[in-house]
Amino acid sequence: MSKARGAEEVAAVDEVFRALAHESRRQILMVIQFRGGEMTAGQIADRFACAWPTTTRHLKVLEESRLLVVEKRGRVRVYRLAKERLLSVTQGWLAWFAPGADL
Amino acid sequence: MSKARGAEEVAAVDEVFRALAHESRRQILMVIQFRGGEMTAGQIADRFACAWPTTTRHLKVLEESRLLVVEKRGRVRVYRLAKERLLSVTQGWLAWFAPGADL
DNA sequence: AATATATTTAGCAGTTCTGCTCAATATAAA
DNA sequence: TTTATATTGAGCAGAACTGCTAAATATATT
Repeated sequence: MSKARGAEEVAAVDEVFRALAHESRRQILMVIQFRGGEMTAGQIADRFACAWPTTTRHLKVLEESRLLVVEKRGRVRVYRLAKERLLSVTQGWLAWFAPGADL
Repeated sequence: MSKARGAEEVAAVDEVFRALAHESRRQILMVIQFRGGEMTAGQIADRFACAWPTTTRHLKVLEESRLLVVEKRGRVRVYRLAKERLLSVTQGWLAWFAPGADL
């Protein structure tokens, strides 16, 4: 049986793959992963050569694609990696190509 | 032990994720997959609403990222899906986030 | 309240991407 | 060799993306 793929899921795949298209955004996800799954905007921005507002915008793209979830804590913003979404959306799409693909 | 990640692999990841960023290109890969792994440029272009040269360019992006391999046969060009590269490059990157990630 | 800290928003310039139309090329068939 | 078929290339316009600087906002500290 093939899994139903509604417009919502198609949109999710699009948002996620679009977000993953930029090297800096992929690096942001990795940095957060290596640092235990969450980091503040400042900790993230400090690790990149580009200007802080540039990182802010990458963070926004990641947040809009729901690969990151943000939480305000006092004056910092903590970004948490939505690892489950990252894996389920990408692997979900890639499954169409997997050896035992569900055709 | 973490896998060594040379500039080449980083470039491969970038090319592949960039190629996967566009919905039409993802659809092209799926269409070829469902049709058994290879199709001519014309068969592919016929399945899309956009103008043929537009599809041609998407095919070029996919070929440059080596997700498709092209072969000239008489006056047609057969595009073959490089499923192994698709899976190895994407899963290779995603593995950093997998449950038992090799940190 | 004044100041410092953390982060985002606004807005601009340059680049890249997408899709189109109108050729151009290459091979096959008549 | 003329004509039809299959496909790509050139070049343009508009949209989207990226990165920057300067300014705004929001919270904490003094």
